[in-house]
Amino acid sequence: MKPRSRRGGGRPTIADVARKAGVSAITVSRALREPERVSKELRRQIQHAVGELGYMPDPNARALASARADVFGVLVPSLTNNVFAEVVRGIYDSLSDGPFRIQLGDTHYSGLEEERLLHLFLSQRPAALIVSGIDQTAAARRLLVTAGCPVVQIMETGPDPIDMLVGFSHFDGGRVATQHMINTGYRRVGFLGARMDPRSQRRLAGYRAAAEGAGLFDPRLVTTTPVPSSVSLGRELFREALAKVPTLDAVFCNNDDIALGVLFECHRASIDVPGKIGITGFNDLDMMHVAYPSVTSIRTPRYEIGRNAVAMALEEIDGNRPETRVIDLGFELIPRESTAR
Amino acid sequence: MKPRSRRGGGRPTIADVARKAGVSAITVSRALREPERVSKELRRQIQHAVGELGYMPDPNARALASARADVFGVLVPSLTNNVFAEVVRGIYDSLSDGPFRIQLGDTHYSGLEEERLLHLFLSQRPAALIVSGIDQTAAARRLLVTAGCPVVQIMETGPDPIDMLVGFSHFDGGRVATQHMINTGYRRVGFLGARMDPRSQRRLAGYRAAAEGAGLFDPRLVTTTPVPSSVSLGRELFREALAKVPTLDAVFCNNDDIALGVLFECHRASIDVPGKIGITGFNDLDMMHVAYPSVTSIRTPRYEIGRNAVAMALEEIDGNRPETRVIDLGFELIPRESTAR
DNA sequence: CAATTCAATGGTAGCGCTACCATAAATCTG
DNA sequence: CAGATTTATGGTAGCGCTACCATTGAATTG
Repeated sequence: MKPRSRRGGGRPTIADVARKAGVSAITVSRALREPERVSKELRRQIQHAVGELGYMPDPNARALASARADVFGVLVPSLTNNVFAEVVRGIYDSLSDGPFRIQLGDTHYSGLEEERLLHLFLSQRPAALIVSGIDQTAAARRLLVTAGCPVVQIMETGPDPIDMLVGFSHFDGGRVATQHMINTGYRRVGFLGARMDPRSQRRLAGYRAAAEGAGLFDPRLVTTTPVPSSVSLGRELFREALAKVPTLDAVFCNNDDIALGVLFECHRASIDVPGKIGITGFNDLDMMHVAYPSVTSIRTPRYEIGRNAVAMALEEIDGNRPETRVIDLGFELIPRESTAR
Repeated sequence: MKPRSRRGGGRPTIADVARKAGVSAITVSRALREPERVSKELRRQIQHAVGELGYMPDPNARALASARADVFGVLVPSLTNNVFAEVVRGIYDSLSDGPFRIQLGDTHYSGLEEERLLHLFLSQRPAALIVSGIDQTAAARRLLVTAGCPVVQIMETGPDPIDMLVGFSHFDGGRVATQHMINTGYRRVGFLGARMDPRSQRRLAGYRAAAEGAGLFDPRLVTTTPVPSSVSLGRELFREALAKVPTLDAVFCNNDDIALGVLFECHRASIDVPGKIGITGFNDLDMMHVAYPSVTSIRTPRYEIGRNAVAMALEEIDGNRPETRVIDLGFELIPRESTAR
């Protein structure tokens, strides 16, 4: 009985390919990983044997032998959030033709869960790690510093990256959105925020800076909740805000879902948008330009963040340490009907 | 020089734990995987040594030695589609406290890409495979039949599962949605469809069955496109449909994004909903009940599909082959203002 | 043309873990 | 209480691959 049949299950191994091609196993290994280091002739024979046998390298054996798995670990706070879905799509698109697999983890906005997943991912010795935000716990930060692989933090900019950083300024986004409404003539501009994760906090800070700069800040204008964001929550928050401050004449929303909830509530209550209430969202999902009235929003480079993060990590893996460690992809205010009065 | 320092990097191995606990490596291995097979005393010592050293098992070595990786392979046609995001969330939630990792693949609605990813996943010897839909290519089906692990197809029901199947009937969903509008009195009920993947095709077939049953079918009422779905596309399709059939008095939309686009376009063009046009969506996203007017939709058990798929696979992994191989989770028509005339 | 470098290939020894089998001690059986 | 069975542990031999070093012959050099 062949020893190989004992376990696993008789799949062709590198030794089978080597035998068939009349070379040694290590040459097959090289032909697969660094083709240019093997003569043309052998390369051809080996390719042929691979095709004939339907050989596929075992990633587990490879990872064990080389102490390095061809895996990108990706940690996002939410899988269902549209924003991260776009980022993840950017990552997948950038990695789909290379040798890398993706290990995706959902931290549920929890620092502890992030640490747990980091431990899990690190035990695989990933090729690179992409993590969301810059507010890792001290323990998580320590893990990342000693990860032994490129680490890219995404979604934000900031002064002190663990390794590399791609994103934009949420503070500035909040500030610009708010300033836009102030410039348009709104005077009682509220802030509506769900979840209130660190990035939402910074948007709120930007809102506050703009409001204070215009002498228009009033804490009662701020309505937030730790509850996860949704369109229906947008409606609730707006009702609450209006009950608190009946003179409210505009809202900067945490994100587009909230903004949409506000828009629907205005329809339902026959509140004129933008006449009576101005609305600005955040992220500029496709639906914002279709909505009636169309909704002003901050367009954020989500897909591009994913692509840039991968590109930077790949550069570093290839040995070309990227010069710039922090990339600010910026954002864009898209004024629309909901603030056009 | 310690041989271990040659590669990898001096992380504690099972041998280190064994030495520290004064037992053999195999006993540590057992204590970790099947604690009840090791005496209480040794278990305690080993746990202590593990904690002390911060030992984490190497999943690659484990997978190589046991010819089985603790990985669930999950194949979905789109990462950004809200529907699949919910399914994936169900899968993650069900798996987050166990030993299993998740390998997520995006087929982009392509059978060829599905085959490629299947090869990739299979080379890891996953513990289970979850794939979307029942329209695999012949080659993909062959791969799945011989996968050597539980396979769960999700999203649909059907007569001939590869192994196990969890979902609901898209045909019936389309039929019920259409019948509802016919019952409500709409006579020129159109179908608006984006992407037109196999599930959309079956919803269309259900629509057609209901329309023909009432003697109301007219091919000109059907407007579809292979373009991916979006809210803005909903607007385009609706305009197109209306131009084709000015007497159109209702639309069954492929999904809620399309329905939302229709709703906005009706607002913009001052078309009364539900008076002039009735709208029914599909999936019942949160926003549908918040919209004004609120939108009738078919509520689909997306999250539950994910959870059930994992539960079935885990049962089979544990050696309890599930009796029922096909689970129909059904759906629910949620009538709302958009069809209430 | 001997000495040196280089390019192409091979041999060996693990990577960290678990399947399989062996062993020893404890428990059960009639 | 001898023999059979069970329970708890250990030893050995890989899993399939690659890092490291060795070898060979050809190309290059002064």
